[in-house]
Amino acid sequence: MTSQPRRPQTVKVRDVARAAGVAVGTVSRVLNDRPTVTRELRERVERAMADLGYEVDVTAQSMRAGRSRLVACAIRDFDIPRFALFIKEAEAVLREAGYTLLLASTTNRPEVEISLLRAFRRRRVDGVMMTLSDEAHRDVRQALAEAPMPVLLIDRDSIEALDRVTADHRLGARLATSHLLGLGHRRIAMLVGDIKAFPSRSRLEGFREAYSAAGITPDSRLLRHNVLSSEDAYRATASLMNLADPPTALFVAAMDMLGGCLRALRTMSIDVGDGISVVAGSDSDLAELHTPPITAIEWDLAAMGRHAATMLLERMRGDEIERGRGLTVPTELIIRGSSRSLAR
Amino acid sequence: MTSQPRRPQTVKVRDVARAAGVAVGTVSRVLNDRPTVTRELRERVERAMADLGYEVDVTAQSMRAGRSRLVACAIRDFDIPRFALFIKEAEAVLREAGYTLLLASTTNRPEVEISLLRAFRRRRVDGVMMTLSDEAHRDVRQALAEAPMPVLLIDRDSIEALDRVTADHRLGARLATSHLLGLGHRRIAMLVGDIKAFPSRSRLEGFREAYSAAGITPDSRLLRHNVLSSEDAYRATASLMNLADPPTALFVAAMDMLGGCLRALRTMSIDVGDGISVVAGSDSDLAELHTPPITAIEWDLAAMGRHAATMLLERMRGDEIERGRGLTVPTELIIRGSSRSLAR
DNA sequence: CTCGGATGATGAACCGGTTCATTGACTCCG
DNA sequence: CGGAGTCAATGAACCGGTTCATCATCCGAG
Repeated sequence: MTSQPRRPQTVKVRDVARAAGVAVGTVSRVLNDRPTVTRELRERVERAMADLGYEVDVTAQSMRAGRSRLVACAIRDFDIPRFALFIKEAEAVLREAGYTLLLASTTNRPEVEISLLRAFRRRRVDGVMMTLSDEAHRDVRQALAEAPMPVLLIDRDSIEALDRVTADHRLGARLATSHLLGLGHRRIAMLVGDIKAFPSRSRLEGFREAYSAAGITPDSRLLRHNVLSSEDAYRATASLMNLADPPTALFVAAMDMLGGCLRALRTMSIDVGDGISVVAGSDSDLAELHTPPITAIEWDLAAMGRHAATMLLERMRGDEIERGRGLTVPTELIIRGSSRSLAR
Repeated sequence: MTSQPRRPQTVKVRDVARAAGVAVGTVSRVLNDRPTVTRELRERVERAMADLGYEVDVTAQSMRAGRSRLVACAIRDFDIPRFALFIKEAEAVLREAGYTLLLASTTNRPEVEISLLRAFRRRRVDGVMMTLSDEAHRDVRQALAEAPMPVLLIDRDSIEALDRVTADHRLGARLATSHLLGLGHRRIAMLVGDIKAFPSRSRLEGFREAYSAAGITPDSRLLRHNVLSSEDAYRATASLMNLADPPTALFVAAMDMLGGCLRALRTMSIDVGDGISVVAGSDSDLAELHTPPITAIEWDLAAMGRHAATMLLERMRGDEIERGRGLTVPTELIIRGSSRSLAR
C-alpha cells in the first residue's frame, strides 16, 4: 500500500457497488444513465448512493474520458461592464449543457494568450472562447493552430479556420461617421483601440468608408489609436482639443472609453453638443443618462454570448460542420442629443 | 487492451522516460522540481520533454493528488460592472499562485447555490468564493457546513465559521443618510436589495442608525427593498415619486441601480438636485459624469478581490489559522452636486 | 579491504472512475 | 430438446501521472 494523501474518507463506486451488491461496472452504468440496467438494480444502486452520500469524482471521469467538461473563456479584460453580459449568457448556455466555465484575462498580451492556451490544454479543456490582442501574431497563430480543442474567437475575424462571433463594428462605425458627416462635421476625431485587431480595425474601415462615400479625405492627425483605458481616452481627448485646429466631433469608438472622454471635456469646460458633438462606440447607462444624452452604437452582447456558447458546443460535439463559421451580430446607431449639426 | 477514446496521440511521462533513458519516477521528479535529481539527468529529461513536446495532464495530477488547483467563484450576477473589478483582481492573485478560476452565477437563488456547491465538490475544487442570497437559509448553511473545501464569503458576514471579506456598507449608508439629514432632509427614501442578506441588511442598519442619532424616526413607507435590477429601481422610484407626500431625497443603496432611478426621474421630469436629492450606493462613471454629478459611496473592490484571493490561498495551504476571519474594507462618501440642502 | 551510511534512481502500486470482452440466464424456434 | 440469439451483469484493464519501498552506487571511516 502506497501513501494516502490525507483527505476526508470519501465514498467510491466500489463502496456503492458493495452496498448495493452489484459490480462497479453496474454502478457506472447507473451513473451514466445507460439503458442496459434493469429497473430493480438501478433502484438498488440509487438507494445505495443516496444512503452513502456518494458523489462522483469528475476528475476521475475526465481522466478516463479524455475530456474535462470545462470550457475556457479568455478575454482582454473583464472589467468591461457590457462584456459581462456576454460571459453571463455564455455561462448559462454552457452550464445548461453540463459544462463549467473557466475564466482568465489576457490583459491583451500575446505571451499571456499563448501561456493560457497551454494551461488550457494541460487541463484538457474541451473548448475555448477568446479574444486576441493581435490576430497576425506569429506565435499566437501557431499556438491556435496546434490547439487540440476547438477555439472560438470573440470579436475577431481574420482567422478563417476558426469559428468566430463578431459584432458588425464596421457598419456601426460607418453609421456613426456618416451621421456626423451628414450633420456637416468635417473634422471628426476618432478614438480606437489597437488597430492590429479586428474590432478597432473594422471600426477604422467603417470610418474611412463613410468618408470616401462622402468624397472627403479624413485628417489623419485626428485619429488616436491604442486607446485602451479610461486614462488613455482622457489624454487623447485632451490632446485633441488642444490642437490649433481641434475637431468638431469626437467618435469614441472603443468600448467603455466614454467616461474618460467626457471627463476630459468637462475638465476643459467644453460643452457636449454645443462645443463638440460626441458619439460613443457602445451604449451604456452613462451614454443614455448623460446631459445631453450621448448618441451611441448598440448591439446585442447577450446574443453574442449565447451564439458563441452554442457554436462552441456544436463544435465540441464534433458535428460535421464546415471549418470556421462566422456569425455577425448587427449594430445600430441610437441618435441622441450629443450629436448636433455644425452651426457655421 | 480496452478501447481507446479516439484522441490525438499524446506524449506521456512514459515516452519522455524512454526517450531520456530514465524511469518514469525520475521524469515526475523533474516535473515537480524535486531536489533529488542530478543536474545531468534533469537536463536529459528536460531535453526529451522539449523534443517530444511533452505536456503534463493536470487531470491525472489532480486525480492522484486529490486536489485540482481550481478555485470557484460564484456570485449573484456578474453583469454588475464594478464587481468585475473584484473578479479581475482575485483571478490575477490566484493565477499567480498556480490556480485557475471557475466562474458561475447563482442568480441569487438558494437552490442554485446548493447545486453549485455540489458541482464544485464533484470537481474537487480546492476553494470557493461566493455570495449568498440568504445567509439564514437552512439548506444552504448545511451545504456550506458539509463542504469539504474552504469557502470564503463575499460581502456576507453572518456565518462566523467561514472567512469573509466585506465592505463597510453600514458605515457607508450611515454616512450617506447623515449627510442627507444634515442637509435638512427628513423624508429620505431608500432603495435596497434583499434585506435578508448582508449588504442590504447592513445598509438598512446604517440608515436607521443615522436616523436614531438624529433623534428622528424614518417613514417606513419610503423603504423599498428587493430592488435587484435596473427595472426594479425604475419602478420603485416612480412609485415613490407618485406618493401623495413624496420623498425629498433618494438613497439608491443597492449596487448599480442608479441608472434605473435616474431614468424614472427623467421620465417624470424631476430634476436631480433641485427637485430631489440623490445619493448612490456605489460610484460609477455615470454618477461622476451625470449633470449634476451624483453623491456616491465608494470602496475599493479591487482590494476586496485581492484580499479574498489571498485569504483563501492561506486557508487552502492549510496554515494554522483561527476559523472564520473577517476582513472589512472601509467605505467613504463622495459628496457631489446631487445632494443639496432642502430649501424650505 | 570491509562495512555503514548517504544519495539518487527505479518501477510497481495507486488515485477513482469507465469500458468492453466475457459470462450467465433466458427466450425463441425448428 | 438443442442451438442460436438476446440481454444484463461482471470485473479486469485502463486513463496518465505520483509516490515510496527498494535497490544500486559511491564515499569515507575503521
